[in-house]
Amino acid sequence: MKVSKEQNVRNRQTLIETAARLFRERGFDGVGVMEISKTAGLTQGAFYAHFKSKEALAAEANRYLQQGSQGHFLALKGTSGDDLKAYIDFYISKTNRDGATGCPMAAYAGEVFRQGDELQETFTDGLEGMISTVQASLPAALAPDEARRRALAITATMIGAVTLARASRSVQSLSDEILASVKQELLGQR
Amino acid sequence: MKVSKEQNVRNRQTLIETAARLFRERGFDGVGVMEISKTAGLTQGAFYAHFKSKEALAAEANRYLQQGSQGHFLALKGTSGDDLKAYIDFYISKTNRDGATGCPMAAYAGEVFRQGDELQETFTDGLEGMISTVQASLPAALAPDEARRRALAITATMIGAVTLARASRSVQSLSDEILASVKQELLGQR
DNA sequence: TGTACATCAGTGAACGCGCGTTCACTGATGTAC
DNA sequence: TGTACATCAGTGAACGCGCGTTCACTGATGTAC
Repeated sequence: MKVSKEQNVRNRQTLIETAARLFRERGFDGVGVMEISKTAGLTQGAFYAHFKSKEALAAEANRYLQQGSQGHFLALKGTSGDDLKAYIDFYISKTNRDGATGCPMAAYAGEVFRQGDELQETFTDGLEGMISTVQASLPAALAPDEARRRALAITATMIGAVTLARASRSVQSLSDEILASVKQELLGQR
Repeated sequence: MKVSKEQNVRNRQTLIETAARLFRERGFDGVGVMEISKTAGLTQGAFYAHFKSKEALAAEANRYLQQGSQGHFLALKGTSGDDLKAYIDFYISKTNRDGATGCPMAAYAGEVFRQGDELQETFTDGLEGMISTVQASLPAALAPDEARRRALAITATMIGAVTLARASRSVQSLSDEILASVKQELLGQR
């Protein structure tokens, strides 16, 4: 059943957005092609008319998330100074732990090492983007190499906190405590 | 082919140790029952005479790692003071990123949320153990709640660093930089 | 100590299942006349 | 503008594969006499 050119484009976009949402919710290995297609209102057959593989879609979805319209971890690109506080406050949160709108870095971090090259590449790109964002929001007075080092540490802490909060979701008190405490430490120390 | 009682006990132990090693290397979803059994010198059939499921073995393997003989993240239990530096130095390292001897917390963190209750429980136990270890090695002068908060933040940073280093292994320069920089920041700031 | 046999750890083929992927087919779209 | 038909987005059954798990069977172990 052919569909108009416009609908075709819309379908492709729906697949990308659906995948971005589901992958962030449940990880790459936690969602199948069939479920993505069905949720997007299509069949698996149509899926492969749009993307050559599941991994290709995931890479596409990552790129889409990085390209701004929804670019969570690039939200602060080009800003500086106190915005770091806002970023940390936004990042280490229940929303980012629970939601389908969470940061893909945190969602993929634990399983990307097992995936294919294309996915690893977009992950690394996204990670570099996140590090740059953090670095750009640090005081301009810092020496570049020290700023970079700090940015790496802050990024690792943020992703670590969200990853652990997700992993311990079954013990809600611990999970919530991780978010609250790490956030407080990170905001307090500077 | 029946086997002596002693051999039977040894086989069970070999299964646990093999699983502990392989899971830490490639994650829970990255290794199958068949491979674990074969590596331990047995068949899948024998596996199910020892454990009621793959998850049960994984939980057992976690408990084994936590009970000291190999207890990486409990290595410092009961010590205090400057030993934190040694722990961080040991933890944020290529050995812990690459090896089969790595910390199970870092290995599981990213995928445990998708697993069953038993595995989630042993993970949470191990995480609490790691947090306690870190807290115990902080200056005794700190107020308990502040020490706890700091311990959570340090733990999140350590696990985050190793997780990101594993995830970006395909870009070795970045992966190495993450380890070196986060370690330096964490050691330097106190 | 030697023999007969019950026990049970381990074997390996088979099961059901869900996965990613393929492909012959369908029928609405949109172009050519 | 109306009709004929080539195009091609989407359908859905089927494929091969590897997974976790089961089970009828084997044969060495170790106990009873």
